Amino acid sequence: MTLPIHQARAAIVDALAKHASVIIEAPTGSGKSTCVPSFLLDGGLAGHGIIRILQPRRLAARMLARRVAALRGGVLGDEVGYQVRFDNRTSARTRICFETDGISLRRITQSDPALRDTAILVFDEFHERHLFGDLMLGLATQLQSGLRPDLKLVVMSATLNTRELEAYLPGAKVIRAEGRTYPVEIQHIPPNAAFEKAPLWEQAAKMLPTALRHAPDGDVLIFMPGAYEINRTLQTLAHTPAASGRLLLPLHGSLPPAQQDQAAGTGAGSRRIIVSTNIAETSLTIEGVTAIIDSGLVRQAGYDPHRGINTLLTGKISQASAAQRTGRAGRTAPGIAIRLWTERDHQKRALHETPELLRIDLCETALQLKLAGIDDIAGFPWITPPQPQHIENAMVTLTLLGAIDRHGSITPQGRRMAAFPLHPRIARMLIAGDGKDCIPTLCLIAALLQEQSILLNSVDERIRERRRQLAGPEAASDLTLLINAWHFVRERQYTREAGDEIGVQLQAARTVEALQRQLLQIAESQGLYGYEKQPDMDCVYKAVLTAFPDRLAVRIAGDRCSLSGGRRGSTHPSSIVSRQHTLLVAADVQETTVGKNAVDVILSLITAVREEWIDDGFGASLHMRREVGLDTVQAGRVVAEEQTCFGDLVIRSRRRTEVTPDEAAYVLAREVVAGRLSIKAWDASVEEWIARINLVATHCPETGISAIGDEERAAMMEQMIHGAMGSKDVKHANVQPVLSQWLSPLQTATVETMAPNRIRIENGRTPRIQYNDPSGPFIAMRVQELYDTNTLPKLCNGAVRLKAQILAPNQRPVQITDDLKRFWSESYLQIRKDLRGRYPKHEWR
DNA sequence: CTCTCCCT
Repeated sequence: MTLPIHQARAAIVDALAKHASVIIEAPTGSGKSTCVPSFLLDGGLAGHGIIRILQPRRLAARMLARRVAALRGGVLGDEVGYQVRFDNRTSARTRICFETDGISLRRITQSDPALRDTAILVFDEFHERHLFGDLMLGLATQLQSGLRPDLKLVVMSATLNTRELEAYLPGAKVIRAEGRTYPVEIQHIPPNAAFEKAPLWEQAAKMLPTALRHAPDGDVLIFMPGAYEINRTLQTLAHTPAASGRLLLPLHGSLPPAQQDQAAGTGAGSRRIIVSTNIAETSLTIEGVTAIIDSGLVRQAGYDPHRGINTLLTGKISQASAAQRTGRAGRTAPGIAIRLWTERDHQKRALHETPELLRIDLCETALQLKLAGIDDIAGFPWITPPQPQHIENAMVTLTLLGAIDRHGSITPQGRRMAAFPLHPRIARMLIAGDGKDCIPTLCLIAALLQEQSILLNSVDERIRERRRQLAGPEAASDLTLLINAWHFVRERQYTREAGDEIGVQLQAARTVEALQRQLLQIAESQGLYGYEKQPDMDCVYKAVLTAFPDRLAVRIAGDRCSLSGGRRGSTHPSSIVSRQHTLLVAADVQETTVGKNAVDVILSLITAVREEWIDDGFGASLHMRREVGLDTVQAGRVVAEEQTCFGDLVIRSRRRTEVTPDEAAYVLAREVVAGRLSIKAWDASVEEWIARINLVATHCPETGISAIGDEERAAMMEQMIHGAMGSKDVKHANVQPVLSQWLSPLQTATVETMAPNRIRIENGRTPRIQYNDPSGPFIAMRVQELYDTNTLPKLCNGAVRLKAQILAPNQRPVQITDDLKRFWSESYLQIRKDLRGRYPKHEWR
């Protein structure tokens, strides 16, 4: 059979012979992943070197290698091989190697920085923009312009952001090829407020009959953002007539493999409705789907570089992602895709998904680049550069972990950490266990933290009870449950019964064993020692704290905790750590959507911490603080606390009752300024006097009088209330003595002159001046009282114009002006006309 | 309303 890509064969070989890089844009089904490597090898482009095809997924690397080996009539591992984690099927004869991008990245940073044995790097599925692929492409372009001008690059993609990539690879030849799929009709919902307000699962159920009318003979695939929405959809469909007679199946990552296979395989006769997360968008292909109902939403892990916090939020998918989901309905026959968002919404959506490197914590990336000799992280040839703040956060964390020094260079400890295929925090934890007789347990914890959770999350009460028994009473760490659960199933040879008894995902538990073994080997090669029979769990937990010192938390009440940075959060409901522990460290802190529009910070994988551990490891970061404030319980008394702080987080406070009169005055005065307490004698006339002082201070700086703000008010009040020890002593404080002595006699006289209480105007009257108005000082007078006055005096040695608020006979203001002459000649005429009729007995000139 | 998905 000939695939569409064959028509491009000559063009591809020719292009790569002449250019250092080639971009191949071809949709799914074009056969590019299986064919292009052979074109290149048979075209003689690889010389004696290896063609490495980078894949984002292990499964794809294995399957493609099998298929290509078979197509070329060879044995897997001979000419054609693959390498993924824990599984290497290559030999000295291998010329075409399918490998995961993580394997390639480790090779280039750890063992072979010049990729000496490699002739061509082929990046498959590049449009998915995974972190490792992006990094590899950057490093490969650096090699091309340095050690390896002969290295050739092929970047393949279904829907490419081609312009961005062409700009990134100047001189690259672009080749486009056709795909081969069946047409899929796309229907957006029309704008309809009532429909859009209904829950997602009801929307999906309502559109089911339309989907089935267009594609009655295939399976239906419904995309939902997460497990919760999937379960609600299944419940709704169970009562939907159109769905009757069809098999209803959930599909998401935390289902046991057997259930995933049931959804991913062919239906074997009965027609199905599969409700899935994003797992069905690229990772799993479901045969026989002809109708898609797409919620258009995705739950996505992220990282907020400004707050430095991990997130897991529900968001809208991009146009490219929607197209990919749509394509899932056209693999075997023409199909239909119903999108639960409007055409207008669609046009406003992002063209592509955000590249992973902009969405995740960059600690591990930065450390790997430092190891590769790239000290200036911002200067790396990023395809899409991360924000400076984002890089800065990684530097702060790496410094905290001792992986880089204050010049930003990698330390010997940093090199040791980078040898582990782990987040630098977790690598730091292993190193903290050096010589402490707990390395195997720490390697196990590292594997458990790094991989998907081995514990199933929706389990019944019986299993929860078994888990509580397994963790023991008054558990001090959620990690203990993970460790014990893992040992439980491993000692029983990962039998189904053992897994069911405590709700463990056996596949994940097996992966943990393989990873632990790999980590132990690396630990040995890095010279870590300490191989226990019975681990000292205190040492283990201290090592955990070393990895996450900035994720220390203090329980306030129940599930609520305070974290550093003034944040609040809740412990995860699955936590088994006893409530009596108040000082905690969380290995995972994530901001998560809760409810329709709210978010909360969730702390999981919690370990109770003893204060002396902080002293041991981070004594330098601890400091004492004396905090004085109003007692919340015994209301009104000023009390003091002695606080032990770690950064800005108060980890312990001791109540102290002795408060000095100075401290009490300080606290109470600020309560008054904030408006929560009042001094009876501090009335409007006091504020008026302050306004006069401030006017002079602003406009006559030569007098040396300074303005009175909140701090100065508080300072005055401290003197007035000195000796008061509680809020009830404040009210009758004596104001005048302090107020009158605030300024020297000369300054007081200056204020009286520059900003007098009363002032004589042209017609001989002496009105009072009102100072306490944001627009400036003014006199308020009835029209008649202003007759024979054309100019107003000035204040502050002529620097401030006095205003007149002109009142009607009933004292209502009609105008405010600082130009009386103009008033008489202009607006007065109209005002007189209006008022004369109403007040005929008054004098009107 | 307990947890999207990959990878060294």
